[in-house]
Amino acid sequence: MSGNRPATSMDVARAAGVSQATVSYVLNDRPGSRISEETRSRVRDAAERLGYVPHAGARTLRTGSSGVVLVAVPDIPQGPLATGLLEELDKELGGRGYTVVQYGARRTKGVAAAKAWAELRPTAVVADASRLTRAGIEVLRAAGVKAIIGMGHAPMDDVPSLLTDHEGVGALAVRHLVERGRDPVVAVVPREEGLREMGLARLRGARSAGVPVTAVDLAFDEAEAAAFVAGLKGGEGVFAYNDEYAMLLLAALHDAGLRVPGDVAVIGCDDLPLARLTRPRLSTVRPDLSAAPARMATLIDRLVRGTACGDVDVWTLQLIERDST
Amino acid sequence: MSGNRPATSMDVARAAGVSQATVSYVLNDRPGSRISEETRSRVRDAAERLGYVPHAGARTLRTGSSGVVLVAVPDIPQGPLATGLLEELDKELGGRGYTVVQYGARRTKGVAAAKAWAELRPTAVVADASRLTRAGIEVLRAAGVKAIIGMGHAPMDDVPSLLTDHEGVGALAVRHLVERGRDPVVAVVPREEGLREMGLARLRGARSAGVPVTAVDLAFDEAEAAAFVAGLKGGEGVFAYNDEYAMLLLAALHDAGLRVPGDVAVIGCDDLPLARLTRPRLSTVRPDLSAAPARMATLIDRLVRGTACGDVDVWTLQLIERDST
DNA sequence: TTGTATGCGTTATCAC
DNA sequence: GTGATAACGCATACAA
Repeated sequence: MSGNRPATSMDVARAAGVSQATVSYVLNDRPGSRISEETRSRVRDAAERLGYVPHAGARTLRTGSSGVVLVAVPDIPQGPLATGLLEELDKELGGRGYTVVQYGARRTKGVAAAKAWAELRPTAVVADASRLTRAGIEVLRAAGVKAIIGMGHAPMDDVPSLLTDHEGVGALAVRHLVERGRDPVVAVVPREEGLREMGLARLRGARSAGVPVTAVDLAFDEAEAAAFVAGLKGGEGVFAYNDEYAMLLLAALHDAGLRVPGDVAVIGCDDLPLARLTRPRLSTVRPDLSAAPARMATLIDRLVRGTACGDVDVWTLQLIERDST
Repeated sequence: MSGNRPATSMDVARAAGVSQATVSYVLNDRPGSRISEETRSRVRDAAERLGYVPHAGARTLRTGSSGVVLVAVPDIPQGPLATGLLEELDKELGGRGYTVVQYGARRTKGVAAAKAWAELRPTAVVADASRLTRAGIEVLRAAGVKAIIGMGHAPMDDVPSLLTDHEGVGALAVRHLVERGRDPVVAVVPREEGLREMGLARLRGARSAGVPVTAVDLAFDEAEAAAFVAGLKGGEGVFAYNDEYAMLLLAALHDAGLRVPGDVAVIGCDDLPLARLTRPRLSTVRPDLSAAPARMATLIDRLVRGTACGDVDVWTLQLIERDST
């Protein structure tokens, strides 16, 4: 049973006593062609009996389009936010006949990455902007990719993008702290590769709020956090980059015997489910992803069908502030 | 530039002034065929200049093998554990020439899922055991999938599997609590679909440890956790199913004014990075995934090349206990 | 209403 | 050493 080669539409045709073309007509429900109901069921029965599954590669070759939406997963660890976005996007696109595929935990970018993706001849590519370069985009375009969507920080010419306003995150967080009377404001910039860039953008935003902001380089490490906390004098407001760093700082503050928010206030970003469990509760800023999957799916569909409006779609996520109370 | 159709090996051949077969030989470094170094570089130059990228579908069609390892991502939210496993697996398999692709946040299983996967004619499939059924496996085998690996709880006949010993987790956790003199032992069983089954397995293991264990159904919800905690009398040891539930309970215990570990002891599972930040620190049980990626990659490679040893490989992850101290 | 024939891009066999 | 040529599985224009 398992030594046999996979059944082809030709096998189905033979089993049903029809031509291979008829099989294709029936299985694809080709509109316009009238095939007797009796033939149809004979074909369907045969296909079912033989366990026939169409060969995506062959279909792609013939039709010139794979229907694959390749999502290049970002290097940075996937939180529940990204996971949820992907799940919704998958649902939306699946409903429209696309096949969503996640590609590559491997850390490649630019042309090398684009070539690897292009081999699959995806119809669309959704990629973290950090993995896209101009040359890479050319490779994708040349390979027939109809829609390229960037996700991340900076917009790229010609590439519709879903952006997180990291400056806005920083600004909003600092405003939150200032409004509550915190005076020396400190912003954490993570030292990890991949996070650092976003940390600097958030820092820029933090500094745009009109109060002096001290930057602090920090690795995700308890010892480093302890050292940082030891230098605090009390009264500070700390923007911790995100909820994970905020939790790291809360632990260090606890160990140092500092009260939160009495001695030090902390605000994070992302509104992680686990971060809601800290005591005291954490304030946080969250990019609102609720409308993103539907919008992305619609955009992709439009670009693929060539019905997109002329200008490049750049969409910045709304930011939502969540107070600890 | 972008209106053109993707370059084919034929285009490269014309540009280089050679036959199309020569292009294939050069680009695939076919051993045995001697082609002049000058021709080779002419071909490579032309390919580079045209931005030629081979068409995976066409190659699959011709060679009968895609080299794709399809990983069907599980429904349950991906933690850092699973993410890390995947990243390593990707590295291992990428080095051996495979293309790792994650498929489907969509919640399908059994034959429906298998048919969707089979369309891509993957060379191997790695899937959460909960999404595999006997019939689904037949579909995959019939589609020419050479290696099928299950991940999860129960082993399946004929399917090599990477198993987590959930009974073992429960037993180890309860032993930890008992050794520290906790008398009434309580085990949390999560109410969420997809987690519940594993929770029950861990409960079985907890009960095998020789002491009475009370089961508690719990949704991941602060109000429910508060209600549960309100019923505790003090002295209990709680196995919280995993670190996330453990953190939920720690928050509820804090709110109720109960001391940990003074009044109640809590142990989780997974050794999440964020769970290391709780105060007091959490004890936890962690399945050791360090050797899993390399082993899985080797197994897949063997199965694909037909050099696997006769019997089905079932591998249960080691469990590691981490004390709060 | 159904069957025949063609080509999509590759690899691989065989003459040259 | 290199170049025609066939075949992989499918969709579709066209003939019957």
